[in-house]
Amino acid sequence: MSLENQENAAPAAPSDFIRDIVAGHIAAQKYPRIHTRFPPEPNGYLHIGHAKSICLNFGIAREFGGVCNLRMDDTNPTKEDIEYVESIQADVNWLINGWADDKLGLKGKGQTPVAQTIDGKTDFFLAPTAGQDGQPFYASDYFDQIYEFAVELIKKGKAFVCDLTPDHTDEYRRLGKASPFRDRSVAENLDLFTRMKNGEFPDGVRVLRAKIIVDAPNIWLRDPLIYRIKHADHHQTGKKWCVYPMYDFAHCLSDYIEGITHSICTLEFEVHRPLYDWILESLDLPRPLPHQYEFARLALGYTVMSKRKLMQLVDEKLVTGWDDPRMPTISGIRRRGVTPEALRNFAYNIGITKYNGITDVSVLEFAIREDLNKRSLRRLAVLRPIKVVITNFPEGKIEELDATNNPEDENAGKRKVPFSRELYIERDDFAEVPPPKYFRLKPDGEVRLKYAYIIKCDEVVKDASGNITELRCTADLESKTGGTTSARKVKGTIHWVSAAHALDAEVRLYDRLFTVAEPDADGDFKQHLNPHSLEVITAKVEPSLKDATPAARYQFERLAYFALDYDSKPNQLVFNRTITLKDAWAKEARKS
RNA sequence: UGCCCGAUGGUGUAACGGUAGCACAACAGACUCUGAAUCUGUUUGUCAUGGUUCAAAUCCAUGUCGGGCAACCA
Repeated sequence: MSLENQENAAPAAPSDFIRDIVAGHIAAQKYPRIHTRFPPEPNGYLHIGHAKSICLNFGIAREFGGVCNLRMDDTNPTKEDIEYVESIQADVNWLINGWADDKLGLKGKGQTPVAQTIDGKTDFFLAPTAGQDGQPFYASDYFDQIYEFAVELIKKGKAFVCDLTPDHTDEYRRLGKASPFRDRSVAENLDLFTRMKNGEFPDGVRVLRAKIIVDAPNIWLRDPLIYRIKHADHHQTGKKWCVYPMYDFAHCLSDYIEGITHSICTLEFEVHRPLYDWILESLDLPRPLPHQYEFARLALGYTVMSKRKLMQLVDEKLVTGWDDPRMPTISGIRRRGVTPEALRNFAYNIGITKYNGITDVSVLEFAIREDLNKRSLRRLAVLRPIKVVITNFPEGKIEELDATNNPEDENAGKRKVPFSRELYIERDDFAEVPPPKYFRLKPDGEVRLKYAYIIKCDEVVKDASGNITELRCTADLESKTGGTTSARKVKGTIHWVSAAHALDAEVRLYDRLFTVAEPDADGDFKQHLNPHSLEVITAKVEPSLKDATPAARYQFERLAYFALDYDSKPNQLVFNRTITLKDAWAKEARKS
């Protein structure tokens, strides 16, 4: 490959408004190191929208010589679970492996923030360590420090314990009225907050609130809640706490503790940014403060993205689980057979903006096909078989024909495919009454059997009810690759398998989960579920597929891309259809 | 309703006061032992109205439309 070609082949470095900001900070040497983070709440499985965020945060770390921490944002024990923690780790690792895994910031086993004094101020810091036993960061690792920061805020007269009921709190905030408890003394606040921590009060009777501006135009500045009482076991900290910090309080401080420079989140947090800044600024912290930047979350056509809705699909058994190949979850997409490279290319292609649009699924599908076309091993498989007998081919004779594994990759080599007198071809590849421009097999018509002979259909055999049971054909025995008539032009080439040699395989044909582009546009997304989103069939596949591996990707020629499912067993193959090949004929056929 | 944010072909994005470009999709054709891939070509766009300027997608004003927030969720 020439140098010029290499340059052309190298994908342009992504550019967007956030990377522009980071690049500006690099140029100005604002930070010694760029540090981002990916902070999911472990209350569900990661989906393709998270993939966009992962690619952004790790991509920035990658492009600017930084680090990206994986952090569980686990401040609400009643909604979170260890199952989600584990799936999140697996999904992130899968997506960044070989690409940005060396940028993944983890913490050493059992590590907690280090208390230090800088300029006479107490400070907490936890640096990432790239170690073998590295594990994710957890906001819950900082509960002690976050509690200390809350006490500090009280001492500064910037937070107070409020006894208003939830309803009254809402009402006062809506009206911009000060809580009657707003002017409690520091001593009383300290005492009450300590007793909250000690579990002296039941859930909901008191909260800690930041004292900011009771009638600020931005609701999030109207003395927002920063701590609530929850007598709940936490998946990481167990029974240690009965007060938990709210997102706004925990998040900015977690960012600070980890030395995050760029805290990137989605648009709905834009109005929280003044609070993010207020908390950090109010604490008089000695190190540089992180800053929050927001971008538009991903919306994709023909699917739903909210964790609530995805959980509904799982809970109501509308899909088989979080990793059902029809789900837009990372685990579902992975199980379907999509590679991390394809997902990353997709994320790159859609860009980063503040505009809330709906990305067409065709953009995802293109990324998947582009990737699979380059890497997949070609195989012959017949999904809906119809028997073909080559009447001039000797009974019992078996020929081993050469077949190309991947025309896009010479190194993939060749394999042998057995050919014999009785074959299966695709039912769709024969038409007794062919539509216009049909150039597959038809009565008295010729077609090329891929890698084998040109055959002609002489006779259509039917059963009593008129169903076609068999096609009797003759082959041009000189037309095989290398043969004297091999160069003969026949318009159609079709795939086939030898009946005696073919293996049965379960094939799961997946289609989009919803029938409309915007399933949740009218409120009831479930009424738009696609009843044909999964069809399970038994296909006839070429014998070499008995050695199929989960890591490989296959293209069943002229049909679609497939990947081995984890339900597959040595003598019981199960393939998932990742995505069909583009089908220009389907379009043509629709016209007439 | 209040506050915040946004608006460029069908869709997603670029252009950072100076030729509106890219990708997907669509359409037409070439090639083809995959109706795939590849290649060639085509169609379609700056929300509106004013203003600033030699020059506006870009700056300003107003309006319109869309999204978000107003949880003891994140």
